[in-house]
Amino acid sequence: MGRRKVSNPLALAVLACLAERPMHPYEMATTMRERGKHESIKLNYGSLYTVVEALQKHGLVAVRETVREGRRPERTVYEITAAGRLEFRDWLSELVSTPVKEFPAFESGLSLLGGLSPDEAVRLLGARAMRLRADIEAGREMRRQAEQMGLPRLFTVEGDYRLGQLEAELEFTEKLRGSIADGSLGGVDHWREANRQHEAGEEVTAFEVR
Amino acid sequence: MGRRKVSNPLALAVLACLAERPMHPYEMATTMRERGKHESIKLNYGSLYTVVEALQKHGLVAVRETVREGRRPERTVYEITAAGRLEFRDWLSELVSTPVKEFPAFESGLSLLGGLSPDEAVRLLGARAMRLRADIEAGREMRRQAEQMGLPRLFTVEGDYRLGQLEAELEFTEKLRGSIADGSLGGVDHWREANRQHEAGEEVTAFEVR
DNA sequence: CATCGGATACTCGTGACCGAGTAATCGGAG
DNA sequence: CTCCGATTACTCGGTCACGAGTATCCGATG
Repeated sequence: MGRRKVSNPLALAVLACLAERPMHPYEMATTMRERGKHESIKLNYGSLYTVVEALQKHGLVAVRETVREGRRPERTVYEITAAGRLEFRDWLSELVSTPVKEFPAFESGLSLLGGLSPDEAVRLLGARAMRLRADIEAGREMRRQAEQMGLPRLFTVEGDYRLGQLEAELEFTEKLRGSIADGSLGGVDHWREANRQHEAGEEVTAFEVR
Repeated sequence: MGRRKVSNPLALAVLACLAERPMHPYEMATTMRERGKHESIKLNYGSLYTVVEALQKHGLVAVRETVREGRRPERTVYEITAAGRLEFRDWLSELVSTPVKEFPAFESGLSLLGGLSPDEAVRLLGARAMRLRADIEAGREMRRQAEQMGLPRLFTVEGDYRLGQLEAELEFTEKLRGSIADGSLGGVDHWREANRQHEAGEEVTAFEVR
């Protein structure tokens, strides 16, 4: 747990739902799905119920009522508390105002790129570029759809952000691929040589900083 | 666990270390730190030992020897297996070639931006922009240092990637901030009105798609 | 020569997260 | 009317990650 009593971003979405009106957890989930928020905030039932319980334990939400219809499972309806509203504002403000270090999978991959051969790397980066182009096209299509439906941009900013990141990633990927392919990236010569040795089963001489 | 027997990226770093030469876990950690890989792959001791054990259980690494010096804790030296080399190649290839959906904190924040007032949002986005500029400057400085030390670009590509992402994020943040401030973002008028109502404690009329 | 910080090397308990599983109801097709 | 698949609503057990804690040794400092 990092500073906050409940740290899962899903908890923030729960607070956002309840800030609007009281709901039961399952309804929060469908609401989030309807509005496409599950594209930006990971949602699954296990976490949802855990998180709601944790929020309750810390006094950020409270049970309003539990209703039973027929012999179906009970639905517990929650509402947000004053403390919950405060936490919501504060947390959201922090998310918006303060960049945090994250560990995207591609960055991990890049940091170990030397473990592949240069030719492999070129091939794989090419494949990534193709997939990125497809993802970007899909994102643009979604934006067109939203616009056509008259949905205000305010509700799709997260998609625009994502799109910008993807475009930057594509540019980077293509440039990197090119510079490995034509040997202009510093270190490829050593890299290719080390790899040739490795294929031949020899001991690899480590690169030394002079 | 997602497809792979061991899914923590730290396991990939472990395989990368052992692909070079046999090591004990603590040495992997120091090696990673020396090479700055902990900036791209989250490293902590708890996970490290868990992950090494898991790799062993699945036959991707094996114990080479356990040495004891004096009465200090035993060091267990591991080596990579043939299966481990295969897994390493395959996993790394996947990371490089295939984009995966991730959930950055800022995207979560953006998707709930409506929960703040427009003025708040403008202020907070401004703060973020400032911090991003500082982070970018720090990243550029690191790159300068690396270049000056004669470290080949191959070993700093992950930093270049990160930098590109940060630059795109800054551009987005400034544009968004501007378009909220001058009211050109679709939906701000509704947003400001809804917020005014909310401050006044009235019921908020939801936005409807026509 | 005592001691004190820092490095070495790992351990362990707590708690978060996941997603398959369950169980009931509803709506439509035959 | 009855069967089937979709929807509603939640539960549960296991895995995984985390980071503070432990214990030893080394070297410097007064």
